[in-house]
Amino acid sequence: MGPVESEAAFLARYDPADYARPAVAVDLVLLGLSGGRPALLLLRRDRHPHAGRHALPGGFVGIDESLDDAAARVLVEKAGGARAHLEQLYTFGAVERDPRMRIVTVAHLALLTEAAFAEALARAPALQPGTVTASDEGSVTVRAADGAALTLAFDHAEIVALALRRLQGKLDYSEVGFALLPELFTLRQLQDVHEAILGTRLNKPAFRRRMLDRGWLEPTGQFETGTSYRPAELYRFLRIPSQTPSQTLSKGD
Amino acid sequence: MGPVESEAAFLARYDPADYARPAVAVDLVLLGLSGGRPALLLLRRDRHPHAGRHALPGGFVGIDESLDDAAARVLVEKAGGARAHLEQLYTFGAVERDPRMRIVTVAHLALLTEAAFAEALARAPALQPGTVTASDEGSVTVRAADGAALTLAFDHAEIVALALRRLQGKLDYSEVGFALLPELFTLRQLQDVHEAILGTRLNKPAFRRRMLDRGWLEPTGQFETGTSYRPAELYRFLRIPSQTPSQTLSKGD
DNA sequence: CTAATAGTGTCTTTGAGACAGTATGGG
DNA sequence: CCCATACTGTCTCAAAGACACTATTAG
Repeated sequence: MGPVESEAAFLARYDPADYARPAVAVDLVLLGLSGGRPALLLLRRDRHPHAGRHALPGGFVGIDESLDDAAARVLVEKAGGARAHLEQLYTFGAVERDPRMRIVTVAHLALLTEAAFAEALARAPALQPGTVTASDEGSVTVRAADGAALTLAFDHAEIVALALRRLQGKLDYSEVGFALLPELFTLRQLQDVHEAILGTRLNKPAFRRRMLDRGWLEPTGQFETGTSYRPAELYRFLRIPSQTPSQTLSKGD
Repeated sequence: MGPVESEAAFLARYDPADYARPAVAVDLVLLGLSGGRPALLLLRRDRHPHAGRHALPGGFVGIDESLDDAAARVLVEKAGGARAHLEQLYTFGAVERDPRMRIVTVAHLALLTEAAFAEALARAPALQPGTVTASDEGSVTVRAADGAALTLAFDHAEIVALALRRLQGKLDYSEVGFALLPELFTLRQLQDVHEAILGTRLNKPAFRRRMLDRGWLEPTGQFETGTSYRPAELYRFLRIPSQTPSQTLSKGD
């Protein structure tokens, strides 16, 4: 093979092939809880394609911007900079998913506390809330406040369905559940979050045992106020303790 | 808002904005088992950048090609069309991950049976095998047959590490484990697959009970041959039985 | 017969569900 | 006192680990 030219010389000569490229976008599933159900923040499209339908906030990825940065920027631009836990979900790249042009979109999950959800609604008036109901086959129905079903644009219903499934799958062994709660919370609030996401009722003593035995929670000695019954203790999420290798490996992403 | 023009009229007029776009690629983690360890198929780079390092097979996504199609095409072009279970893993989009130009790559996991692994090696002579060892913190080391550690190009070590973690996470509740086995297999072979992926020993009676109680397996009444000991019964993977909604929702992707 | 592995029976342990009990706030 | 909810003790049950036992092949 002989001597190889230096990396610097190679790079100077490099001329990137310029075939037609898909556009790259990020879309955000802005997810919070409302009335014991998962809730979304959507934008009603007033232009073609899919005018009148509701869509996930999104935007194109800049040429000098990482995917994470693009998702964070969209959060600022389209949701008034609400604080949210962001994580990549899945990349959708069907050829005809957008009739305008070829767009590959990297869908992200953005989890909002109740306060952040309300703040985003206040700061970005174009956003409209919708509640999410999971159907039997893993698809979802999104409804406006008046109960009317909303039709989502593009493949966004599929993205929302995947977001909910992913959240359900990670809920028990990851810290995502805490992204939907304020800094201090009661065990009942934590259980309410799990029940809302999973759409099931959970056994209270078993749930408490499991959460406390994990060592992720710190009791603060403070108690909720304003109740007409025995106030519950407030806890703080510490973080997932240093994991043994086998624990690290035992669950997926 | 007044009447809206028809969707067809809008589309005819639509002129896609043409900002600079990242290139979109797919990379494949071709994963099989070799000697009780996970094993990869890699291409040794003979050009800058990262000349001499080993890289995942990959290719650009065509403008009229879905991500899945692109991954399948790369499997054909770079792995001799080996049969493999393909699934999307994660999308890597750091700005400087490739010094030549901005490339967003959608990493895929391609699981190969032992036969498919050998066939790919035979049909695509450029491929080189490497065994994967997981380290404590979730990173991986890839070694050539002679035990020498291989340095992977770009962010491919990170991609391989994620692939292994994902596989470990999905192994117990999904059908991915069967993608590494031939049509007919013994329970011991199935357990060997799980032990190789997880890097741990498993309890035999418990493993058998769990697998058989799931109803995913059909005993064939056939037995392995050529052993010098009691031959084990061969089983076939049926498929994951129809799931109740709560089961469908109980685990992530 | 022995060697080696397949496959099973059973005891123990762990963790979840169920359910009833006590504790503590407001009225 | 009442009510409502927090929080706990304990029984039962289901599933996993441990381990020994039987079964079946080659030689």
